[in-house]
Amino acid sequence: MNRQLKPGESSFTDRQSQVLEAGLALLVAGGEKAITTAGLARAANCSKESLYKWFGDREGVLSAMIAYQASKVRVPAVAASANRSAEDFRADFEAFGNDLLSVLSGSTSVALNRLAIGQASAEGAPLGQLLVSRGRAHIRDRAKALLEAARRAGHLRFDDAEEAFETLYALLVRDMHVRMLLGEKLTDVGLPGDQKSKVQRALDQFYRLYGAAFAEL
Amino acid sequence: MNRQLKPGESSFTDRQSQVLEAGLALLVAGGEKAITTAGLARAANCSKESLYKWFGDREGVLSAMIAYQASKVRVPAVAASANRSAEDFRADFEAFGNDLLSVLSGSTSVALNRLAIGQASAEGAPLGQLLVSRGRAHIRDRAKALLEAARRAGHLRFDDAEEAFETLYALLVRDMHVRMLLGEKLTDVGLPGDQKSKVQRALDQFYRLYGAAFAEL
DNA sequence: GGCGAACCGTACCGTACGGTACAGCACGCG
DNA sequence: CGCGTGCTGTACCGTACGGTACGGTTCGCC
Repeated sequence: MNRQLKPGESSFTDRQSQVLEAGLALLVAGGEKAITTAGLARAANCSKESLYKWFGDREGVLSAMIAYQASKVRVPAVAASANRSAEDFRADFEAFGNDLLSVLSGSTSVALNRLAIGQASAEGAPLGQLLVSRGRAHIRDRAKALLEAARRAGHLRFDDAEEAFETLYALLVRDMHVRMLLGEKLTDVGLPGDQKSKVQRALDQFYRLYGAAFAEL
Repeated sequence: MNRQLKPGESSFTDRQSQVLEAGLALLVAGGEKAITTAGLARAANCSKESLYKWFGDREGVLSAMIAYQASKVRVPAVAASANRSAEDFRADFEAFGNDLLSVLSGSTSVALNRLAIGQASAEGAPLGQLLVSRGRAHIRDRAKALLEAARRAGHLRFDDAEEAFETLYALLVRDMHVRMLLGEKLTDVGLPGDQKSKVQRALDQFYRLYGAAFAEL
């Protein structure tokens, strides 16, 4: 049983973190099958024996990589000042959207999602699945806080925050995520407009669905 | 060079199709690593030698499985009768949405997407990727036709059909697809409402964004 | 200095799997 | 009947990889 970790604290030693970092690099470069115990040991300049001592087996290494990456993700706290203007909130949502798309399209995120999806099929594996969902939970919490704040300030209107979040997420991400996982290049996914314009379009649509101003027309 | 295939025609013999079918069953049951040449030969009551003769190597078997499955998908033609009512179109979109969600949540679709995603990471592999995208292209064509027809009939309003389709797809699928690929059970993904109600909600939102009636308010 | 813990590098083992070869069987055809 | 064709089943090979063992080195501590 691990004791509860304080935020920012990792359950891995420095050396272990280095090894996991090397593993992530291998994963990004070559996918799951690029992570062999011998290969990782060579890349990280450590011995296979240490690998097995620290992580149990290959499966444990993969799980540790996911846990390690999840532990790195920190949720930037939403600016909590009171009575903010509609423009402030819009800016917050823009920042959120840009962060979200940047994270999801990042090479390590893509590689880890592919890994988790690969694991999901074979075993009864909640191993990868649950850990990756933690990353998603972070995102959701941040967005929910933002949504609630905007509602309290009278700029948004909705009954179910979960539903509103789902819609926001859907409009921002669309099927970009799956397509990137399938191997489409960023240029293919995002040809007619860069990330910022996509966020703008998504937010325009989201405000038309949930904005207080529009709901009153 | 294969000659062009007529729709409904497969480029595989009956015996080969049987083998590929058995492969799909294995894939659904156990993921990619469940597809071993010996295991597939045993499951399909064929010899490994035939496998290699027909498909070249293991990679070829996987590609053939994807191609085979894609060849099975047929796009139900959209009812092409003229002057249809708004209710008719709404019903068409409901049928489309239900089909889409049913297909995406099907076990073979999930298994094949996982396979393609696994392949995508390792190699320069457009092998799986492009073939799966064909399935998506079918969906897109059907939806685009529907969208254009609804616009011509004056029930929808949009400039860019591609953008409208993206929005429709996003509102229908949301992040359900990725979550299923990650291994979440259908019950987890769809707890607060079954598929039909999700389609209704998505269409309500879509019509609020693109419906002609609302745009005129 | 002596000692033990941690760790590196490497050699080693067992096995699973991709790929090949071969023997035998069924069947259609001259 | 005889023969070729296409297939099955099995035996076999080489290798890559997961996992283990062990000797050698560094480093901190008494």
